[in-house]
Amino acid sequence: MSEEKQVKIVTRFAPSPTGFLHLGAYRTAIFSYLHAKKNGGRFILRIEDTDKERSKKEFEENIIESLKWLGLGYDELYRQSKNVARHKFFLEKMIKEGSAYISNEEAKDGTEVIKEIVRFKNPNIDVTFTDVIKGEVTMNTKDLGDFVLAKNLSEPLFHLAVVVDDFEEGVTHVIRGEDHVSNTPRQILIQRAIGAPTPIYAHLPLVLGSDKLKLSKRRGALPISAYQTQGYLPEAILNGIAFVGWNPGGEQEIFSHDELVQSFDLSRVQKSPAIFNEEKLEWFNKEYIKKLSSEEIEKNILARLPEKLQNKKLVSLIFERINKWGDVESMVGAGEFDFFLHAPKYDKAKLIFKNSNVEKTKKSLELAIKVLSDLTEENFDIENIKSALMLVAEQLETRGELLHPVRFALTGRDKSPDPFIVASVLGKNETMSRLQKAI
RNA sequence: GGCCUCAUCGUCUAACGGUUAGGACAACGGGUUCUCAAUCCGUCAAUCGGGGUUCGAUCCCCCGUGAGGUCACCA
Repeated sequence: MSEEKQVKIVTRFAPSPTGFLHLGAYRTAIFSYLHAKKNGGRFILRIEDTDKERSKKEFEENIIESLKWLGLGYDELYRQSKNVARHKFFLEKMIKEGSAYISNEEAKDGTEVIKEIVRFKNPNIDVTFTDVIKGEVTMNTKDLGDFVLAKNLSEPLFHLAVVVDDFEEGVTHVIRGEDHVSNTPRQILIQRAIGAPTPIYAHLPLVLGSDKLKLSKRRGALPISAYQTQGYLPEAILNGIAFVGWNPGGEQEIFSHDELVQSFDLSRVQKSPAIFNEEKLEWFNKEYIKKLSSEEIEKNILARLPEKLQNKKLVSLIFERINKWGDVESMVGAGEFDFFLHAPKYDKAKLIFKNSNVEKTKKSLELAIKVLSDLTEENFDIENIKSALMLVAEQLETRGELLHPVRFALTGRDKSPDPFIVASVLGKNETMSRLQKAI
C-alpha cells in the first residue's frame, strides 16, 4: 500500500500596505497563523504592493511590527512587487494559449493615451467551490465580462498576482475576509487557465463595528498599534481578537498563545458577522494584567505617572481602577489624583456625613487630629493610621461619622480612595494641615 | 437593484433532533464598605415570522422578513 503523502499546510496573510490595518484584518492574520501552526504547517506573510501609488513603506512597517507584537511569527516574507517577472510570464503564457488577450483601450482616466491592457477571455461559466466555512458556493461569471488582468504586461493587477503568487508559494489554504468571496470565481478561472490547483478556501465573516457595519478606518476602527499605545497587552489582544467569531466550545475563555494554537479549529468559525465589543476586550486585558507579577504591575503604572505622583503606595489603588495601562494616564489627565498634588477646595457642608450635623462633624475631625498627632512621622503608614482612626471611629454611632469627614477633608471628592491610604501618601504634615483647615 | 452569505439574551457565543436553552461581557440588585474601586453572591435577558418533515425541532426543508458582503485599469 503506497504511503499517502501528507501535504504540508501553507497559509498566508496578504495585506496591501495602503493604510493601517485594523482588528478585522489582524483577525484573519491570526486565524491563518493559528490554522497553519495547529497543523504543523507554514505561515507566510505576503505584502501585496502592486499598487505603486497607494503602497507606503510606513504601512508595511506598521504591519510587520504589529504582527511581531502579537506574537505571530511568519515563516517567510514575500513582496508581491518582487514577483512581476513571474506574473508577466503567466500573462504571456495565457495570451499565447488564448485565455487572455491584449486590448488597446483608452486610458480610463481620460488622458487620451491608448494602453495595451490585458483582459481575461471569460468562458462565462458557473464556478463552484467549497468553502470551509460557507460550504459549497456557486457563482456565475457571466456578468464579470472579460475582466482586466493587468494594466500592461509589467503591471499585473490583484487577481492575476494573487493566483500566481499563491500558486508559486505553495499556498494550500486561502483564509481571508468574506469580502473576497465574490473575487474567488474569477481567481479560480485564472487558476484553471494557468494550470494551478485551486487551494482550499475559508472566507471569514467580517468583523463589524458597533454601527453593525464592516470595520473601517473612516468609521473609527483603530490600527492595532493604537491598542499597543493604549497599553493593552499583546496576549490579551491576541486572545480577545481570536474570540471574535470563534471559540473552542468549552467555557474557558482565557487562552494563551499555545493554547490557541492547540485548540484552533477553522470549522468552528462562526458563519455570521460578529460585532466587535471593546468592553470585552478590556475585560480580557484586565484578566491578563491581573496575572502579572507585582513588580511588573508597579513598573508599568509608575512609568505612566507624572513626577509628582511617583509613589509606590499609589500602585494598588490605581491598579484596581484600570483595565489597561493607558487608563493611568487618562485618570491623571482627568484630575482624579489632583488631591495628592494640592489641597482640595470644597464646600464645607459636604464634610457632613449623611444625617449628621456641623457639631458632630467638627468633633470627629478634632478626634482624628488628636489620635493622628500621636503617630510619629515614621509611623505614619496605612496600618497605623487605620488602626488609630478605626479605634475611635468604632466608638461613634457609625464609623462614617468619622471616616467620611476625614476622607472628604483630605480629598474634597465624593468618590475617592479610602482615607487611610490617602493620609499615608500625603504624609503627616499635609494630613494634619488639611484636617485643621476643615474645622 | 443583481449576485453571494448569514440569522440563539443588548453584545460575543454553547447546546449527537430530546437541556429548566448553558457560559462570558454589559446592565441591574445585594453582601463587604465612610464614598469610589476591587471582591463575593444573585437577578434580568434569546432561539426573527410562517409553513412543513418528525413521536419530538434552536438544530433538517421551503417561503417570507431582516442583516452583512460585493458589483474598479484598488487590494
